Amino acid sequence: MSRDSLERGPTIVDVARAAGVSVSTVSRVMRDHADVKAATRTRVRESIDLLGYRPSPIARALVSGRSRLVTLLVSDITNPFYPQLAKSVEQEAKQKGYAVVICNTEDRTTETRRYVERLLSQGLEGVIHASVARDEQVLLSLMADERRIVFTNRRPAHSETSYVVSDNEGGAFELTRHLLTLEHRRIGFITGPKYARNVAERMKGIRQAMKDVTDAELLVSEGDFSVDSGRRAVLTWMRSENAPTAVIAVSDSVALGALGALADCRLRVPEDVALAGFDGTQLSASPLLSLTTVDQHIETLGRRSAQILLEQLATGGRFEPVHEVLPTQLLLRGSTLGAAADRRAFDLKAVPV
Amino acid sequence: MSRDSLERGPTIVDVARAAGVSVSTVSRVMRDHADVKAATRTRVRESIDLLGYRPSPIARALVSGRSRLVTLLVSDITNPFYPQLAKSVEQEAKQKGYAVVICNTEDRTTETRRYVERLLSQGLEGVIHASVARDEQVLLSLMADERRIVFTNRRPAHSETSYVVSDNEGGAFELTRHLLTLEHRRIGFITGPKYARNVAERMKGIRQAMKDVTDAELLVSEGDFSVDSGRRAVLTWMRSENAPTAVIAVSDSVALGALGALADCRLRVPEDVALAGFDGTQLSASPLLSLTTVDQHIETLGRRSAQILLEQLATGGRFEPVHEVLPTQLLLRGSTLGAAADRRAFDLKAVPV
DNA sequence: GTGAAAGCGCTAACAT
DNA sequence: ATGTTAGCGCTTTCAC
Repeated sequence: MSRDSLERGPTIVDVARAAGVSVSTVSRVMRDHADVKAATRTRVRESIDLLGYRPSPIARALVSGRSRLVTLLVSDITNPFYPQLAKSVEQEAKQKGYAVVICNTEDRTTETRRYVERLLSQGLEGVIHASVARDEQVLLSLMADERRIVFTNRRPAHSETSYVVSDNEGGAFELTRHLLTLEHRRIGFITGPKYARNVAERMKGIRQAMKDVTDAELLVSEGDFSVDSGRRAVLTWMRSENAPTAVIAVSDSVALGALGALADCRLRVPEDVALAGFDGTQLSASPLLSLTTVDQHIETLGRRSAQILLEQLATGGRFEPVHEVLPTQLLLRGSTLGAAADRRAFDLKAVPV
Repeated sequence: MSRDSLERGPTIVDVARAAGVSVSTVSRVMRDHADVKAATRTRVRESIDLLGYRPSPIARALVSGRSRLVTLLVSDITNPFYPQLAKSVEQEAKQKGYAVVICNTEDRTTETRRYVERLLSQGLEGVIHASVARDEQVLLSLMADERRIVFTNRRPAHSETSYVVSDNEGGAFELTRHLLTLEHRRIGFITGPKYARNVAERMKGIRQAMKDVTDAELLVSEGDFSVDSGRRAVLTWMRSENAPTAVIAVSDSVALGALGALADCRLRVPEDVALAGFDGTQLSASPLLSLTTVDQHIETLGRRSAQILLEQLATGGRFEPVHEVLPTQLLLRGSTLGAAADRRAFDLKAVPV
């Protein structure tokens, strides 16, 4: 290694010498700690500025066990939902002096274990898990302390750990009501795998809405959150005898696959089949999709989970897990309302030339 | 902080004691260093396994200046190109024991500076910059050593630093030839900002292809890589007198915006206007877009840049920057070829039910 | 071939 | 209010 090129700047000792005080005094000033005479403080501050001293987080980490490193666990960063989430998590963390390492778990417990173990030995302080699956226990035991974990997007199944999630059930309920209002009676739901609790919650909301309508029928196709699972579900349904007239995809990303398949089948949306997604990603807003969806306020989800984690990390004393369920918002667009809605959206967003 | 819960495992001292040797010997064994008698080595190894000893990267970092941390700088993680890139970078790095911190620069030099400074004080070893803009010099001087940097996607303008990029010019040339072959004579190009060198290269390829065709005309609309810039460009053109019959977007993401605007204008693609993107993202493959594009082999770009950086980090001695220009591949799809191509794509990908 | 000892840059008792 | 000192867990001369 080019050791030489690693710019080792001035150390705390240099500052102490320059200010004519001891290192502990400098250390105290650095952390706004205890009582330091105003005059001394000023003198130290001057030396710090003069030398351009910046404390070494590595040395700090060694002695304090703190690294200012947190990780964001997601099942698949190429699903548009996660980059949006990651961006807001990162913004919040950056502001508080933390760096965020993003990891793809692919919903595999071994990946979670491997990654967290490695980062832990690098001094990882906390984790935001946006895709908890069967790795919940592993993560809990690796991190040892509940306050070092926040779940988001998917609610944990077995612990009282903090979480910030959307009101999946309410959002799905509202969406389904919307479809029922439009006279749809055979509704298809393309789910994700069962270990994702948000899927179950959305399913519950859908059933809840449908149970009031006696002649309503629910078709379920189990997918895996992939774009292609949306595609496959639609193709299978459309070949069958009683295809649904409306389809709810478990995510916007899955809806994209479904929409593609409908296009391939030469079916018009929403005239032949209505379609709705879930998430409220930027993608769903494209006039090309004009996708009715349930907005999760992804940025809020990300920001809040980062805030909560960093607070928990900073706070000693009794620990009370935070459980937040944020309201969703139904976004009505052309994929269920048709051209009228499309036009409206277009007119409103009159283009600034 | 809950100091107690930080599982401080066995240290090198424990291992030394258990094996009845000194810490230096254990250290040597850990790094397969120098000469250690086979018997001793075995004994030490046994103690290591027995105690489940794992060296502390933090302590290592303190003494050696190494952190096993690299960063990937991107302009905007919500542009689908970057998550795909990030994923492959991360996979490669993970395998080699490195963690990747992803940062959004938003093409702002101040962001690059702030982030890299912070990470540097955390022991950052290297950076892959996928969106170099006006921050090239800043980055170079911050990192101090060229071997700690690899550029990808956009080629650096002022330095001999290593890079892995696509043959932007060749890809754009080939794409434009394709459009010319289809008898398009008025072609619009939605660019990105001028500081991105890949934009200039693509422009060059386009001009190169058009200069052989006397009656061909190029319209340029300067965008900013945002989806909305694609939208705005199309709307402006379509209101004008001589709208292009074919549009090339600087990225798939921009093409998405353009496609949306075309839909809003009730223009059929490709019958009224042909459209092509650049990147070869997963998005472009959706039957909904069926977007003709130039495949950059994003995964290769990511993997190679990680490989090169980690090699450079590991190698001492003379340093020879690596410059790789990877070939692109023209992906012909419905957005330029029409329904025929659509159908074909569909038939080929017969769905496994 | 192996060990002793001196740090890396900082924090946190414990003194004064 | 400030200084002294002992480490944090490891690497790395320099002896033996």
